[in-house]
Amino acid sequence: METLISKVLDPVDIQILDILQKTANISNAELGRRVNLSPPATHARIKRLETEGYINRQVAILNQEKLGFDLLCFIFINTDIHQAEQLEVLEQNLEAMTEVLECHCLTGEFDYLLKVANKDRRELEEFIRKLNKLGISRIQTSLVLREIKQSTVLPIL
Amino acid sequence: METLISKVLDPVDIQILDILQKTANISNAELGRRVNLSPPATHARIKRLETEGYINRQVAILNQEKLGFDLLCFIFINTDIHQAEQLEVLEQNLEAMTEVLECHCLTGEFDYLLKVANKDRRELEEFIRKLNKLGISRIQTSLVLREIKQSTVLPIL
DNA sequence: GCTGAAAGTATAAATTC
DNA sequence: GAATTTATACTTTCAGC
Repeated sequence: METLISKVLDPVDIQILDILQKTANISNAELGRRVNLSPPATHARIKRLETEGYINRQVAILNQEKLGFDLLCFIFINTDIHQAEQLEVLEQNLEAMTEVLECHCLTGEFDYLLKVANKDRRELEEFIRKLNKLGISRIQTSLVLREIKQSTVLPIL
Repeated sequence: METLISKVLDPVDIQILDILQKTANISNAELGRRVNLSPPATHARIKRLETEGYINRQVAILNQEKLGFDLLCFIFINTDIHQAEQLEVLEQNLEAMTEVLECHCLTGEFDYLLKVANKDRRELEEFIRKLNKLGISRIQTSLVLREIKQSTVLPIL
């Protein structure tokens, strides 16, 4: 069974996407060499992949530890809000909090899962206090003891 | 109270890191303009930030949806392994699985939290079957219904 | 850290396959 | 229709200051 991808992306596109999602700071010439294409052809493909929305953005991944974010945690929350508009507000508030790296709406016991970065216990406490003002009925916090894997690489190959 | 960061990174460094963690595909010249520095000075700072390990890497963030990864989920697992060496093997296996985007060792009810990307129900089932062969005593899966926020930006400002 | 020049890249246009 | 080569503008990067 073939997926939708193959209808619009050929193997070279996939190769380019895979190289870029692992290291984006690579020259066109080098990328072209790896996929056996001239620099202009490579460049045109990247542009196409960008405009067609396959590449969202390019970012630098910073070193959490060196920047003092010792307290990564996952926070599971339930809300007692049921009105759609108020839920919208809650979600906008969660999104706007810079400590919140990720927020997912989940199936299962909890409504939302947050991934939160804080520098120390004091900051985390302050963050949870802010959370409690947003209409949260239940919070459960799990600290990250150790990172085993942290990646943004999708298995497209 | 001041953190350790300010002893080695000045405000311009922080500014550069913050711009790059939001958009890495920006020219030196443009970056220099934004932080009021000449291109060579900007470049030298980036190189320093890289060699000193503040910048881990630069990556392209791909569009999960467009690439067919409809089934993002969080999987909570417990293991019945207690020997250090065998745990090491388990962790190496988890890390090696390309569907596993993240793996964290956690406090609380579960030992590990996995963030997993799959294309469909069939792939997910296969993944869970693979997991079960690694010495897992308990698995709980939560599907992501909706992404409210997905970011790699640390609140360094 | 700045300025200015040399080397290296990205990108557009013209050409070929 | 897509890739290559050629040509140009732009950026990075190395001196000297």
